Amino acid sequence: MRISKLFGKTQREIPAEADTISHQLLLRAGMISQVAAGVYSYLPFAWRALRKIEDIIRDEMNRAGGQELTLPVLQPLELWQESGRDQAFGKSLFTLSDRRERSLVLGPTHEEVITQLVSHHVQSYRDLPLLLYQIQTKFRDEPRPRGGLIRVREFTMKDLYSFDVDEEGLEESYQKMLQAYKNIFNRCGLPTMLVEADSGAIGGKDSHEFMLLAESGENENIYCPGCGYAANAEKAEIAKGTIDGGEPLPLEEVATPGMTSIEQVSGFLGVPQNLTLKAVFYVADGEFIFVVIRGDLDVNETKLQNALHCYELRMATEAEVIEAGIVPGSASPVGIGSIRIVSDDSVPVTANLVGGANKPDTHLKNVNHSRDFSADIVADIALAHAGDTCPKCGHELEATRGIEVGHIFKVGTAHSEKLGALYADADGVSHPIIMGCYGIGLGRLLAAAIEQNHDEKGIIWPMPIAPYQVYLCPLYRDNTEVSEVAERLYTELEAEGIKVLLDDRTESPGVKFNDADLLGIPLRVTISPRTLEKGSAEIKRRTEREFELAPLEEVTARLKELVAEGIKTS
RNA sequence: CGGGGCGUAGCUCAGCCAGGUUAGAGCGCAGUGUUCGGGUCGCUGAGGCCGGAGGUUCGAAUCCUCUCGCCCCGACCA
Repeated sequence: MRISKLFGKTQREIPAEADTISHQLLLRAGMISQVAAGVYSYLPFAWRALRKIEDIIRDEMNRAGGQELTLPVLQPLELWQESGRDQAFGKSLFTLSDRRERSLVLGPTHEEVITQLVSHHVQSYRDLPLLLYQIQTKFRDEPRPRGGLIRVREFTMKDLYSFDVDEEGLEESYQKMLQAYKNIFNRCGLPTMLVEADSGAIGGKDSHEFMLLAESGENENIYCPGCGYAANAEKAEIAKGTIDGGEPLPLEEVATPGMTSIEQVSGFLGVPQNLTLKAVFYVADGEFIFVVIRGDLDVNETKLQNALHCYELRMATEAEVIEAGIVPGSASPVGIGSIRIVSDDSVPVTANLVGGANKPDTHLKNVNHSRDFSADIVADIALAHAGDTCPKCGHELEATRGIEVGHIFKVGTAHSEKLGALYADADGVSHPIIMGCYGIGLGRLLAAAIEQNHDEKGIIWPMPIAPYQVYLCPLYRDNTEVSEVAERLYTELEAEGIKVLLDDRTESPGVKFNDADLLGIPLRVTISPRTLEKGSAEIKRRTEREFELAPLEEVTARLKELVAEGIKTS
C-alpha cells in the first residue's frame, strides 16, 4: 500500500473528546471515526488489524473443533421473553418494531437464537458435543459508552457456544476453549491474566475472564503472588480470619456522643474495627435491605446482588433509611422488625460485636448473631482489597487493573430448559443440553492492544496483528535512485508476502518518521542517498531506538527473518 | 438516571462575561517557492447557517427559553 493512497490521515493534535490513550491514538492515526456515542467507523488501517486478530481467532476456534456459522442480528422479542432475559438485559436491549408492529431486538448476544437453532437440529446424544461459533456484530445500549473502542454500543464479537450431554463433556469443552483463548492472546502478542469471574445471576458455576493488564482498565483484579490465585474483584474471595470475641456477654448500651462511623466508634470505645458491626442499606428491586458485615470489611455489591437474586441493586438514600425507622450512624439490626437482613458470613462467627443501638449517640456492646438478631441470608459478601489475605495460601493479595477481552463461562441448562433444547440419551430419555458460552470482543481487543503497546510517539503493534509489517520510508531529496530502489524493494517485499506500507510522499524526514512511529508498524526501512552511498538500507524496529544497516541485496531476507521472529516470539 | 463539562472551518481553539463593520488564529487542505535524517520556512488561496428551534433587540456567535448531540465522573454494564 502506498501511503499517498491510504484512506485515513494522521493528525498532529490530540482530539478533544479522547481521554483514553488507545482512543487518542486510534483517532490520531486515522484508524477510526465516531458516528454516534459508542458507534464508530473503522477505516482501512484499523480494519486490517482487526482482520489479523479475526484470522487468529478463527484459526484457533477451528483447531479446537469449532464450526463457524452466522446467526441473525435481528431477533424476535418473544424469544427473549421466553428465556426471561429481556428483563435481565433491560434497557441495554435495543428494540424496534417492524411494519406490522411486531417487536424485534438487535441481538446483544446469541444464546437464545443458537439454543433454538440447536433444539431444532439436535435430537440425540449422537449429535453432541457441538462447538458452534460466529464472528459478528452485537448491539448493546450501554448506559455509558466510553474510552473509544473500549465500551461501545455496536461491536464485533466472536461468540462460541458449546453443547454437551453431561458435566464432564462441558468441562472438556470448557478446557478446550480455555486453551484456545490462551493460544489466541499469545499468538496476538498480548499477554493476559486469567481470572475467576462472576457469572452473574443467570450463569452457572465456573466463569473466567481474560484480562489484558492496563492502567486504564475498567476492572480491578485481585491476585496472589504466592499461589497464583487470581479473580476479578467482583468475585474475589479473601481469608477473613476469625476473631475471638470470647464467650457471648450480655447486651449493653453505651453512650457514644457524636460517633457515627466505624472508625470513630472503634476509636472512642477502644475496640478493634474487626470487632464492630457495619450496617449498610440497599434497595433491591424496590425492597429495602439491611446489610451487615464485620466493621473492617466492605460490601461487594456484585456478591450482594447474587445473594439477593435481584436485577436492580442500589444504595438506599438517607431519606429511605430514616423512613425505614433506622437511625443513620447508629443503625442496628437488633429489633428492626420485618426488614430483610443480609449478613456477611464473617458476622455469625464473631462474638460480642459493637454495633448501633438504633438510638442517636448510642451503640450496643456484645451484639451476637442468632441471639440478638438473625440474618435472612448469610453469605460471603465481602469486597477484596490489595493487602487482604489469600484464601488459598495465606499470602498477601495484590491488585491490578485490566481490560476484559475475553469471557468464558459454564451456562449449564438454564437456556436449554427454557427453550426446549433437549437430547435423547442412549436409553431414549430426554435431557436438557448442557451449554457453555465463550466470547471475545474484537474491537475492544484492538483498543486494549494499543493500551498495552504504545509509547509517547504512538502505537507499537505486536507483529502478529500489525496492519502492515514494514514501513518503507524513502527520503527522496529529488533523488531518482532512492525512489528506484524503494520501488524495487517494495515490489520484492510484496512478492515475498510481506505487507508493506510505502511512504511515497515528498514529506520531510521528520514528518515521515513521526507518522511511522504514530502508526506503529513494527519494522521501518529507510532508504536515502546517505544509505545508498553504502549500498544499504536502514532497518529499525519500532520497539528500539537503534537501527541496523543492511546491504540492499540482503534487506528482503533480513526483513523476512525479522517478521518471522516477530510472529514467533509474540 | 444523578453530577460536571463542551458544541464556532476537516482538527485544536480564540471571540461570548460587557450584543454593533465583512467571525479569527494555528494545524490540515489546494497552488507555489524554499528546505531536506525527527512534525523546515515563506507567499497565495479555498473552506463557517457560530449544533438546532423559538424569543428579546434597530441589530444576536454573544442575552433568555426550549431542544438535540458529544465527553468525563458515578450509577449501570448476562
